[in-house]
Amino acid sequence: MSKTDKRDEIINAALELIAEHGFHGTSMAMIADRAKVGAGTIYRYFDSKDVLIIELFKVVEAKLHATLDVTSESEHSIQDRFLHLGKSMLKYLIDNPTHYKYLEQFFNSPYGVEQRRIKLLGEKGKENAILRIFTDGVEQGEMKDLPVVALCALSFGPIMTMARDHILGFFTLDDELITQTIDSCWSGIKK
Amino acid sequence: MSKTDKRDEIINAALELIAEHGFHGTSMAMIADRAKVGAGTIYRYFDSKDVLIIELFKVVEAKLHATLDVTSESEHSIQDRFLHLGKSMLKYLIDNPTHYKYLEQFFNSPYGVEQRRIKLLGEKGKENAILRIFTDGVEQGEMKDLPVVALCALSFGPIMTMARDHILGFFTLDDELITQTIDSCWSGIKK
DNA sequence: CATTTCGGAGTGAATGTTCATTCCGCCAGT
DNA sequence: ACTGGCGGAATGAACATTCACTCCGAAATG
Repeated sequence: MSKTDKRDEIINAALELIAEHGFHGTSMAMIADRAKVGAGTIYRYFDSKDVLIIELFKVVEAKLHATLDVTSESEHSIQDRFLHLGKSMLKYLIDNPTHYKYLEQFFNSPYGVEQRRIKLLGEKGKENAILRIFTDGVEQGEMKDLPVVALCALSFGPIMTMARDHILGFFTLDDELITQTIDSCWSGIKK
Repeated sequence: MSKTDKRDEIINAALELIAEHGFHGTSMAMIADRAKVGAGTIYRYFDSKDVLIIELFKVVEAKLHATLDVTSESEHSIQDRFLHLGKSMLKYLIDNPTHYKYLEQFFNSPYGVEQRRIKLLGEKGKENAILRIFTDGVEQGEMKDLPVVALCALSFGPIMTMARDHILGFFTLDDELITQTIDSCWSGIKK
């Protein structure tokens, strides 16, 4: 087993367990067991449980961003860009329930709130392609004239809730229902 | 201090602490301290931490239901009933941030998922005035023809997200923004 | 090529801390 | 003086983290 294999085993084990039992419901011993490594081994790769938790978020975020293809500005209408983003995000979440549940845990924790604040209020000079859709949408008068953060909340809120209820088995999100969901989100924010 | 006073102190202390630190981040000792009560005293009123957590949910739920006046069926249009419900719910949540945060914690926990399943799939013969708005809405052709559970997710999702972001200070939900939020929810589910 | 030395990855029992829960002595009200 | 509610030290379990050790492959030595 190569070095990265072991790290990956730990990451996957931690992701599954935290998705199921939450941060505090998951002990390092449980993670070590499922990853089939010694308890001490985890600390060769991650300085502490906190570091591991934040590292897991980065892994999930990277995978999500890699999957989301945010259609480039010039070629499509705001509406198309939004629908495309929403659908690919919702599909990703229901295809990766473990990741969805991890994100849910994370964003409702002190770690996550800080991350959200940074992401949303966009501290970095880094361009955020997702936020851009909303700023463009407002500028071009295609979306309601609300704070961008509010538009995010209004559109991602239902996406997250629908993903959750699908994962919990309250209903099944087939292709048609996915389309209807994202259309509904668009109706909620379009001018 | 009367008997119920002490119980109330414990409930309030637990609510505040759990809202801030989560279930597992809140120890019984912390609750006892904030309630200005001995650690053992909590166990005179609640058999265990689990029982306390569930009891807290019942308290919050009761207060929320008491505040929500679900306008009676015959006198108003579906749209009015929905707007009324949405606004009073959102107002309640931002007026009681502690309760909002508690509910968020609770619903994302194993306890809460079970509760939601029962509430949503309506096991009890008990009439659920909230669900009724949606079943009526679909029947009368005023809402999209989706599963009632999906309509709930689509409309409460953004309400919860908006409440959260307001409480986190990402923006301020004034009366106008509240109205716009609920209007937006309605646009998302109306036919 | 054979043998020894070395270093770092991996381990899991040991450690010290924190937690939920218990239990016993105290005291206020009768 | 009796009693039931109360406080908080005591208890044992569970936890995150550490550390002395093993193991193995590779480099150094002959």
